[in-house]
Amino acid sequence: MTNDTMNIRDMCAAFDVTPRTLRFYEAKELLFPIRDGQRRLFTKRDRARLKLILRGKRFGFSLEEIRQLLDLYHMDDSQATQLAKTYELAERHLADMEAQKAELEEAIGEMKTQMKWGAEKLSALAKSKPAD
Amino acid sequence: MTNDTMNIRDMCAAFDVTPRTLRFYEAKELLFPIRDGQRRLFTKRDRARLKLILRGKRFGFSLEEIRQLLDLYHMDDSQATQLAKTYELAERHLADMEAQKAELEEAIGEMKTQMKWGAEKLSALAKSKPAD
DNA sequence: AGATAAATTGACGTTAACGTAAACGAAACG
DNA sequence: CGTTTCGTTTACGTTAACGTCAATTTATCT
Repeated sequence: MTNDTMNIRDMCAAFDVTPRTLRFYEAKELLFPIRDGQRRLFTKRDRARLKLILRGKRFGFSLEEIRQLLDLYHMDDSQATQLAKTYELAERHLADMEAQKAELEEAIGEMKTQMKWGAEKLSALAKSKPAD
Repeated sequence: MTNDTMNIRDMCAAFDVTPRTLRFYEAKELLFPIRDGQRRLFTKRDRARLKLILRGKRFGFSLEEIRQLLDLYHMDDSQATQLAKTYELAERHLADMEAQKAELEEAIGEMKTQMKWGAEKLSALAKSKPAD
């Protein structure tokens, strides 16, 4: 149980990414797999981080933004000043996400309106032209 | 009133984009400004489309995806088959956006939890180390 | 008319986030 | 022991979405 690490292939399968992606994230200091000789071993921590990375990407954050945000989820006993900076960053991202949510709700509403209109148009066409 | 078009500079100011961006969108067939000689004149339709383009971008859709979606907002009396295809596309995007919203809500929740934890950590540090 | 400003058309440059291919080492397999 | 099979490193290629710059054309001002 103290040894639950995964090799690169299992990681790829578990998260549906390529080896290249994992190595790239390591190079960018988003992941920190340990080494067995030359091979990478991904820890539980890496898996938690990768999950957050992929989520961040879906929300349109850049890897660099994500890298900084990850600190919030892995804050240890670092300096208070560093902690405070990370906290501020998180506040901005939270505001960002809530704004995104509001706009998303508006867009969903508009999309539904349009689709309703489209559906009516379709049924009208179906009546006037029963056979294509 | 029948002549409410904007030149490129006013468009840029109104939507906070560069001229290059507008020309690029025209090249990609996302916008269709009319011409006064060689100059572009953006119509009300272009403005409506640009608004949707920029919104789509904020949600992480590619320009190509957006181009197809724009048809939904400008459906005229095209063929039923084309209309139906566009409608299906819209359905997928709507599902996409609603999934995005759900995940966003989850992320916001987690972020808030983390920030609460961070805030406590910060106040603890403030007490134990009043002066830096 | 000459100068200045604004817009246009190429054409090449740039950044992020990987993809892809070559060359090599180690490990497992028959 | 030879050979597939993974994994690694190094390095160049790629795509989207523009940025930037040069050369021109067109419009405006004096």
